[in-house]
Amino acid sequence: MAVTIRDVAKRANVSIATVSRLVNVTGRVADDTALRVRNAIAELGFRPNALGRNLSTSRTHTLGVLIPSLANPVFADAVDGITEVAREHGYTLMFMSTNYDREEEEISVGKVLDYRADGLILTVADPADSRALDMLDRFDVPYVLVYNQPNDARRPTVTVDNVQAGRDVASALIAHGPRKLAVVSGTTRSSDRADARRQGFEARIMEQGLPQPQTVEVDYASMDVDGALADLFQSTPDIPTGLFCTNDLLAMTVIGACGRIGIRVPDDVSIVGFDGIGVGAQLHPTLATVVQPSREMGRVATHQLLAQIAGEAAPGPIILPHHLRIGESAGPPASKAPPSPITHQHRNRSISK
Amino acid sequence: MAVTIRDVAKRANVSIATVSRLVNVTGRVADDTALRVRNAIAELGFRPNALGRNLSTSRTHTLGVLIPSLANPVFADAVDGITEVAREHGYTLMFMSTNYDREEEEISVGKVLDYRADGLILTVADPADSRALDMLDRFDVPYVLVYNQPNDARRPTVTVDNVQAGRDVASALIAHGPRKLAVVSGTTRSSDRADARRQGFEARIMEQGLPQPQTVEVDYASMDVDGALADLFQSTPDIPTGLFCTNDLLAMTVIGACGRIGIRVPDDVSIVGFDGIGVGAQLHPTLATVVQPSREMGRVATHQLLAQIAGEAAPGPIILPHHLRIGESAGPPASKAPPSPITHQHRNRSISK
DNA sequence: GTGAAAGCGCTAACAC
DNA sequence: GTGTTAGCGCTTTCAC
Repeated sequence: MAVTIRDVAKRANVSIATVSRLVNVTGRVADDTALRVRNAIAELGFRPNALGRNLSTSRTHTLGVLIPSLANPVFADAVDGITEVAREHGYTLMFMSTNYDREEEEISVGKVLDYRADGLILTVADPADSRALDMLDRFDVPYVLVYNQPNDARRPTVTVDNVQAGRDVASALIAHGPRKLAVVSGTTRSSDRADARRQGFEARIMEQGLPQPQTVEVDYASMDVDGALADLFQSTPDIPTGLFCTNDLLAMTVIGACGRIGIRVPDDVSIVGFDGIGVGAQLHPTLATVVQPSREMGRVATHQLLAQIAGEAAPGPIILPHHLRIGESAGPPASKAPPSPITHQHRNRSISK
Repeated sequence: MAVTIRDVAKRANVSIATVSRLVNVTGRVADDTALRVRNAIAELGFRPNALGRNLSTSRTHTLGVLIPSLANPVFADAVDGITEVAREHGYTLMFMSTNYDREEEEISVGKVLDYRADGLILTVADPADSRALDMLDRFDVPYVLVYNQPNDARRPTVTVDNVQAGRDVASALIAHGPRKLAVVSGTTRSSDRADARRQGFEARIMEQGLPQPQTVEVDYASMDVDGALADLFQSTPDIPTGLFCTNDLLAMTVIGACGRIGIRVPDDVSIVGFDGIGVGAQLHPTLATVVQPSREMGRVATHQLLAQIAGEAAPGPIILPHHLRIGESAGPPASKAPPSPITHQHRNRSISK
């Protein structure tokens, strides 16, 4: 057995209460006593058992983190931000990923409940219809959503304005020339934000009097885009000249697939992604995209979660600014495009209930 | 307060022992009793408190994961593999990253000890001199190293043959023409494997009677390569024509920096990286690299750790096969290069003590 | 089959 | 300042 507080107490000739007080700085201890206890701790190599403490205090100083997949750097970046803030505050992370599987969401949230994490930062497939979120509400566990599209003003959600960002993409694509647009989206079922982006994109296009863009869905988990591209470039009478892919990973895969079937980017088709993952800027052609402040989203979400744990009321959605990063995949700007609205930054607009 | 086993017992008119037996299938319970208990559980929404159970059994079904950074996809991929296997076996993950800081290694291992994780999968700066590893040994916590260079045959380590891989890179570079070679390495202090790769690389070069390559070190955490490149391309009389970067992220950064200072890749200099991160193949020029089976390494490490936890003896190093992936950044093959030793695969060679 | 009771390692009143 | 003691929620003998 490992060394316990009892062993330390015995060795220092004090009660376990005194040891506890010293370790947790939760009461005064005479200097000479403190010295004896410290020595005992050092000699025995005592490390307080967090299980005992957690059980006793019903606080674990553990935050759950539940994301779809680490394979997408956008989530890895957010987790990096979460890790940073959690560490600063002495919190530990319980990490889980769903691989875009809704059942896994429930299972993982179950674990968060069982292990009594103090709170959870998560991205779900669809917050409007999520048993995982229902569980959290029912068991009254604090949580903060990240990336998800806010559907309920009372739900703490750190994200960007996906609808507006979708509009921005449409504007940019149109400014670059293409008029026949299409969307390659993640399955609506597994990504509410993909859907919001698409909606904004479509709305802007309709406003411009252009025909409604065709949409094809791709499963994020498998990233099987070949069928989707076939639909777009073969069976359609109007072959699209501009493509909005609802995330960068998808855009990269699409660009690769286009290359294989002889469609040139951006000569034959302009492509814009979403997320702003770091490597996008190093691709060829460089990837045009909407940059989300992922690391910062992770940080803000963590701060917000800690505030809730500390007793503050849950805020509504917190919308962080996004911006367009125009890369070569969007093609050259059309001649009569306006001078330079190419980089477009939104103000930090925080919507509270 | 949450629902406890006591509440369930009361409601079902049984003792808490019976509830425990039913929940854990650890003893027989009469059918009708079982029914009553099950109903009580459902009605109350009871979820067994893992803290209580863990304290009582001194098993947490939690594995620690400690890596340098999630910003490098090579680690994210490994974590994905770990997550997969951990989930299959009902284990939970405690995630930590060090950002290449050795002090963080100790702090994180301390947390692993405090929380009584059943074991730990980790990558350290240098296993030959690691207080983090010492702590694990002293407290007798099972662990498996990943990516690290085995320095002690008794240490469970899942990795590739970094030295041989370094040799392979040298051979490939030479076959592609360059004769003036150099290494851009992570700081030896923060990456033992970078050092092993460099050693293999140098050894091969010396064998060929070529001059010893110059080596410049770059801090992985900051990735500040500009100074390193200046050293290489300005102050040297012999400007290198072939560069081995000890990881892909570094190689990508170097390629970017080369572009900015007017050095063309691969026309002026051939570049080979290490890791085989997925995006490498989509860069321009595509990145030549040594592919490590990261996901699989994560999986194997987890299986190995679980075996240790189950009581099996710790194995020695487990070496997984790597292979070269020649990309455009290595330049066109020299005319008199041998026909096709371009892809080079090693057999799975497991070294046991 | 089932229950009573003794822990697991710790914290937090409460007394002195 | 320090010690005693009653839990925190669970598992696990040991009787019956």
